[in-house]
Amino acid sequence: MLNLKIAKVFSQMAELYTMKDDRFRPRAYEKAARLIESMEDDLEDIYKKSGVKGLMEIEGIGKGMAEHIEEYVKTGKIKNFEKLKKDAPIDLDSFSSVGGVGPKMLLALYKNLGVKNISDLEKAARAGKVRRLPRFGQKTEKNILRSIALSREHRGRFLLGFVSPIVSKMEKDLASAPGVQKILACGSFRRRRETIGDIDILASARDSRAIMEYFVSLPNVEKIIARGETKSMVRLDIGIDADLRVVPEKSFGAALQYFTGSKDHNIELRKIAIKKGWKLNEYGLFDKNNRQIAGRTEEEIYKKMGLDWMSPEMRENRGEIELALAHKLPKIVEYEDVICDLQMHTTYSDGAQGVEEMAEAAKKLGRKYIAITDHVGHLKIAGAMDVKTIERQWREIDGLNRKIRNFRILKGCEADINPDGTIALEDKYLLKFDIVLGSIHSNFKMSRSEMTKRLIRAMENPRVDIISHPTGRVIHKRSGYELDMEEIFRAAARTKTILEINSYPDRLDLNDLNIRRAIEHGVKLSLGTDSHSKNQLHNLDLGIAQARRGWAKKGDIVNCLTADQIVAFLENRKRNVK
DNA sequence: GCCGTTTTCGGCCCGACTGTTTTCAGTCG
Repeated sequence: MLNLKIAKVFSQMAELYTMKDDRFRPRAYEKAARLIESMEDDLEDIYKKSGVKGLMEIEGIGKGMAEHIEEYVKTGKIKNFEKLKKDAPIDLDSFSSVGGVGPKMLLALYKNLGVKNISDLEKAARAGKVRRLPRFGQKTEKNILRSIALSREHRGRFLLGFVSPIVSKMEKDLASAPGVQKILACGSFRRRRETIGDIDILASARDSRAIMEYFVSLPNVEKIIARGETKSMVRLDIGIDADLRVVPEKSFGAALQYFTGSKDHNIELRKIAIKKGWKLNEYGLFDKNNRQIAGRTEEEIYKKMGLDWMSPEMRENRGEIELALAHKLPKIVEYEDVICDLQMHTTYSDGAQGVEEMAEAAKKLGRKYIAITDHVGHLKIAGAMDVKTIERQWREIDGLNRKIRNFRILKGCEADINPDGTIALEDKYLLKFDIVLGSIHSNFKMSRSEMTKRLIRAMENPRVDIISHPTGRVIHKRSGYELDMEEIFRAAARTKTILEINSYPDRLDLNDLNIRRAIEHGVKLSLGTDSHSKNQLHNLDLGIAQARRGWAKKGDIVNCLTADQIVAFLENRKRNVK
C-alpha cells in the first residue's frame, strides 16, 4: 500500500513549498496528504485500474498530483520532490514529531546553522546558538529543547491507529501462508496500547520454515534483521520492526499469553506458578515433574492457575490479577455494546463530507445513530458555523432523519470554551442542540489553577453536555494543558458532565488511566471519533479499546444507550444541574 | 496545485498566541 508513503511525500512537499514562500501549494499538498492518509482504497490499485484519470476523480487530486502519483508508482520517486529537497536537505521526517518547529524555522536553522536533523538542532540549541539568530530568542531556544525532549520520549513508538491496519493485513497475509494453523498479533498491539513499539506476531504451523520464508518476503519488508527456524525479525518499510515466532500448536496458548504481556503482568503470573511449585513459560504451564499441564489455549493457563481469563487490554498489572484470583473481574464494555459515534464534522465546518454522506457511512459501519458536531464559536479556520448556517444544518438533519431508515442523526455542536470558561455561543442557541460538546482550542498555556477553573466553569454550564478531548494532549506532539485532573473529575461528577474519550488516533483523550480514575469518581464517558472524513469513522474502535484498558463497563459509556435513551438522559441531566 | 450553480482565471475560510520585536513572522487549529 503506497498511500502512506505518498501522503508523507506530499506532506513534506507542502513544507518545502512553505519554505519557498509559496502561498497556495502548501495548502493543496497538505490537503491531499491528509486525504490520502485516511483513504481506504489503494492509490496504486486505482492507478492500475483507471490510470491518471481515475486518480483525478479523487477529491483534492488534480492533474499535477495524479501525475506525481503515477511517477511514484512507476519509479518510486517524484522528481519535483527530489528537486525541492536539494534546496533544503533537511530530515523533515525526524522533525515531524517536534511541535512548535515549523518549516520556516527549519529553513532559517538550516541556512544559518546547518541544522539538518534533530541532533543538529539539539546541539545548536544547547550551545546557545539558536537564540542568536534573528527572530529567535531565549524562550524559543528553550521551547525547542523541550519539544525535542518530548519527541524523544516517544521515539520509536508508533500510533496504534497507524499500525493497526498494517498489522491486520499482515495477519491476513500470513494466515494464507502454507501450513499455518493459527496466527495472531500479540504484544502491546493485542493489549491495544495507544502506541506500539514493535509488532509481535505469533504462529503455529506444521512447517515453520515455510511460514518464515513467507514472512521475510512480504512486500512491506525492507530489511531482514534476523532469520531463524522459530523466530525472525524484520524492519518494515514504515520503520517499525516486526517479529514472527512459530510455536507448536500445543504451546500456542502459552505463547500467546507470554507474548501478549505485559511484562509486569507476566511476572506476577509466574510468581503464582512458582508458589504452586509449577513453572510458566512460553511453552506452557509445567508441574514439578516438568509435565505440561496447560498450554494449548490461554484460557486453560489462567484457569489452571485459579484465575479467570481476562481481556488483553486489562493485562497491565494494575490490580487485574488479584481480581481474577477472587473471580471479581469487572465485565468491561464490548466493542458491539457501543452503538453510536458522538463527535464528527461535516462540510458545514471543517469536515470533508456532507451530513448525509457521513450518516450513510456511519450506518454502514453498524452505528445506530450519530451526533453531527460541527464547530461553533471562534475557530474560523475550522469553519465555525454562524447562527444561520446552524439553522440550515438543522433543517437538513430533520430531512435526513425522515429519509434514512433505522438510523438517527442528533443535532450537536463542538463549541469553543473561552479563556474565562464561558462558551462561545449564546445559551439560547446551545439549548436547541440535542447534544453540546465543549472544547478548548485556544490559550493552551494558562496556569494549572486557571485552566482547571476554566474547564470547571464550562462544566457548570448545564448546556454543556460533554467536555471533548479533556486534556488536550496530542500523542508525540504536545502534552495536555496543565490541569488538576482530580478536581476535574470531581467537578464532572458533581455537574454530571460527560467526559469524552476522543478516539482520534493521536488524541485518545482521555487516556486509559484517566478513564479509570474518571469511572472511580462516577463520571460518565462518551466516545467520539472526531472524524473529519468518513474514512475516519472506523477509529471508534481505538476509543473503545482505551475504554476497555480503563476498565469501563457498558454502564459507564453513554454510547451504549439507544438514541431515545441518550436524549432523555441529556434532558434529565440538564434539569438536575443547577 | 486544486477547483468551478461567480467555471479555464482567479480565488483559495483566518484569528489568536507567542516571542520576537517596536510592527510582525511563525505556528497552530
